[in-house]
Amino acid sequence: MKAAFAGPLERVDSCCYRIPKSYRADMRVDGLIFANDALIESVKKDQAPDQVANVATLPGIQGASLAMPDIHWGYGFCIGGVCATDPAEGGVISPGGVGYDINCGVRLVKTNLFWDDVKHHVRSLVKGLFHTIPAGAGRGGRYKFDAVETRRLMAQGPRFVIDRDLGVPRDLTHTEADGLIPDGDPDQVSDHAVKRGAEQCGTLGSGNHFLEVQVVDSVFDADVAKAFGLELNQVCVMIHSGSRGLGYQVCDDALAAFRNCPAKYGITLPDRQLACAPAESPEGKKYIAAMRAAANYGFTNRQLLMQQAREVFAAEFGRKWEDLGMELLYDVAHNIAKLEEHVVDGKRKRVWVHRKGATRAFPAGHPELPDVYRAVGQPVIIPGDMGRASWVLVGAAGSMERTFGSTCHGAGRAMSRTAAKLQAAGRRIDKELESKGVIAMASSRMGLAEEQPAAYKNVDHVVDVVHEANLSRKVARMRPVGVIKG
DNA sequence: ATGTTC
Repeated sequence: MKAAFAGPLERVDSCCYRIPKSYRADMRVDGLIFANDALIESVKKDQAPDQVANVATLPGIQGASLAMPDIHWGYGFCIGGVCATDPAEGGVISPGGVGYDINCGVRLVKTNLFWDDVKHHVRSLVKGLFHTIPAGAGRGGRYKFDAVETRRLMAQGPRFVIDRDLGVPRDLTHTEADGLIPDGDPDQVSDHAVKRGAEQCGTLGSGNHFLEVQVVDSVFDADVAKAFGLELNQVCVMIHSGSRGLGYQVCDDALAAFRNCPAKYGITLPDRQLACAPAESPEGKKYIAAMRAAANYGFTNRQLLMQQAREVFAAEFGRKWEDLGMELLYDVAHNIAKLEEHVVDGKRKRVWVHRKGATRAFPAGHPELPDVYRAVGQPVIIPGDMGRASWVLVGAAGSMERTFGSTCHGAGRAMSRTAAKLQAAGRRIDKELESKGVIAMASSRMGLAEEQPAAYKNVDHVVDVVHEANLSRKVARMRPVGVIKG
């Protein structure tokens, strides 16, 4: 067990705590952790708050070093962290602030089916999904691309596969950034990374990645739910995956390339894992170009996962996926750094917003939102755990005022993987889930143990905080009925 | 998260 946080946590309001910059001489800004009085107790138990303070020392950081209520310890930066840096003030870019899984994210696919239509098909659907969609570490899939095609895929994003009839053009407008982060450069991605990615597009991966069949079990905002096309008892498919070995390798390559940057650019770091370079330095620019290309691979991976799920549903119900209403609600990235315009201390600035386990949550009216959602706000997709719930929220105005347009990304771990495995010894997690009405298939028993519901905080409590803080508002709660995992 | 310690 890691040591508990020993520094000050001042209560700002009912859903926010502050680590004042006076805590340490090297902090340039405050740390702010969004949590209520109950959640902050679990937050204090590990060193994630120390990581929030560490991030507050980075050159060019703006506003505050931020953390969402699903905060937990990660590589250098905590997971659930948000940090914005101004390149005009020597602001840095840091691979640890994005995460190893570049453009890990989640998409929600709607259907026109209801629970009564699906309840006798769940076991068959889960089997079909499990045998169609490759899952597990290192697994390749049915879509194989050579190096040239993989680089083209990174330059074009999901459009590359949609042009090959693996989806439809309207999938793009329902993906963050229209499924294409501009100015990605596949030539900045190493041959090694490309090779790892060439066979893995359209595969789920392992760890917390999943594909779930879910049912809308509560609607909290009827108007927004209607605008999103969601209603009570409707069946949806949620997909959580990232950029697989390709993104991992891009991160690893960048960490190696950044090793001497702190000395070269005169940056003092409290933790070597915060390796970073000025965003406008040659090293910074190279990572940004490669990270953007890897992000486009991540969107494409989820596009191919969705397409396979559409095929499985079509086969199960003997109807085309279009006739089953399998439309994409939205796809969001929760591990990424993006250049965005924000108002800081009354001044409009272009800043590098690092979201590591945090979701963009732009409110109604934001110019970057697609036409379909500009009047209502961005759909925010929040995966929970495989036994309890996941959520659809909508971006709210408070995010622009307090968190650089960001909200939480999930439930957040409450138990280490090791602790979860110990807890699961002698138990059958799949049987326990089945007794609660969830059919789960996983390629690894151990994986299922590490991901058991009790390993996570209750996502409802996390969502309560971001709702109350007005970072994003509750729209609908989904309960899982079928799960496939790596 | 990850060819889960190239």
